[in-house]
Amino acid sequence: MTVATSSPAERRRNKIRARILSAAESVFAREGAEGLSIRRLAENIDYSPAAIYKYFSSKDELVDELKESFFELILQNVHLIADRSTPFAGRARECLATYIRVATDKPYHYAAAFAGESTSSGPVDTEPGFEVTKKGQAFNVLRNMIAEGVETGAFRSDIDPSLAAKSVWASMHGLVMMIVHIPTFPALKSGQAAMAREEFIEYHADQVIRGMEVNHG
Amino acid sequence: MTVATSSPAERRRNKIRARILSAAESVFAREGAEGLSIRRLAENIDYSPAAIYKYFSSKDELVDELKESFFELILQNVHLIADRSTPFAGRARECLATYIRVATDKPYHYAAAFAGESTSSGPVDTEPGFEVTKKGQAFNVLRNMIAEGVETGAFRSDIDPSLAAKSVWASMHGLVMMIVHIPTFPALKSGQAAMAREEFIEYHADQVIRGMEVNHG
DNA sequence: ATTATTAGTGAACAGTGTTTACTTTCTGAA
DNA sequence: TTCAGAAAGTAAACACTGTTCACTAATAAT
Repeated sequence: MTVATSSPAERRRNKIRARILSAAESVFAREGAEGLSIRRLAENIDYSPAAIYKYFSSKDELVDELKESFFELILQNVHLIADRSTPFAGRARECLATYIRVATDKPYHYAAAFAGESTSSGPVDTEPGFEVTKKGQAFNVLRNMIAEGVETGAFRSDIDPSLAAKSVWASMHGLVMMIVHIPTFPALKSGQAAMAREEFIEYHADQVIRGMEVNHG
Repeated sequence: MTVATSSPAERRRNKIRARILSAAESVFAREGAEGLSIRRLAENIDYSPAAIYKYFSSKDELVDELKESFFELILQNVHLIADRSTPFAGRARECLATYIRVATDKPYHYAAAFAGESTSSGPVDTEPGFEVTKKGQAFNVLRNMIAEGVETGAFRSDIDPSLAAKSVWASMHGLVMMIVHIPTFPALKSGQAAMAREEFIEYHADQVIRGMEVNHG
């Protein structure tokens, strides 16, 4: 095969495709999937609505690309923390907190990345595609980190990393969704405690990790 | 004021209103908010689409009622467990597990109950409406239970119930959303462990509670 | 019995994603 | 360079959506 298949036509095509995605990205970040209409998008890039269908077979497919590249952003950020050779305690917590921070930074992206799962192609369970998914990779980072914690004796020895990773992931996912859906979340009325978001993210990550730590009372 | 204001006309009106809600409920439970169209609904109950607007000012308002009465169902079930005078350990876990079980029983309801929050009336933060909300009441049950745990010495004494309740709620919310969005959730490919949903719910609730327990090593 | 209120409707408005038939533009080979 | 064929781009329509408006029919109140 040829080294780099890129005819001038093909490059121009990719450029326009990228321009569509870029325009879609900025609208989607601000207003989500419902605010992003094909007609509005077409107007933004000075094309007819039908033209977009020469580059994307459906709106869903277009949005899917936005979601995937967003989860790559999460993955990159988490990787940055996970790979750093710093003390395990603290690193683990920062890893979880980073996931939440980056995720809540683009609420619509994160919510959409999970919302369209059940109907569209499900990258879960035994389907072989999962580990290739950015989401799947992020999960693996988490599982490996927990495994490290068990091996080094920071976490209880009876913990199954694959199982615990799912539980921890769910807990992280929960806080993200709370913040996404209820923008003022950490500050519920409930009595005295109204904590800043940043602080609360750390608090939550801490509590989740404590659930795995060995009892050193 | 009169004791019970119910003219025959008014009763007939409420009956039709209930019939609309009932028809909406069954469609919504199966297909969610997007599957529930005013036209379809109108056809189901043999009215014109416009007629529905004599009973509900918008589709959102109609769906809001479905969501609220659903969260009342959750609240009732959780109350049933929380009030029972059984040993605290176990009761706390069952309380969390029940929330997840009932919530995942009607995935569309639960997801919608949180999805529409940011734009519509926000029952959060210092807004005084929150504690009247079913959601707010459910939160209070959780907070009180944690407070009980701290008082009885089951949980660490440095735990602020209001704060911890938010963290725990987020963790519960997370697993529900995971199951809702990824129907096969607990069983990801990831190595050996593929646990049944029921088992995993208990496992998760357990891990979350462990994060609050006092170290008795 | 007459008036006023409410229940109910058909048709339209302004949107949406998508498809189809059509024209224009560009590319690759004779 | 010419010419067939593919690709890019479009206007118009289809089948939906939630919602509103002017209107009629039925009911309740005076």
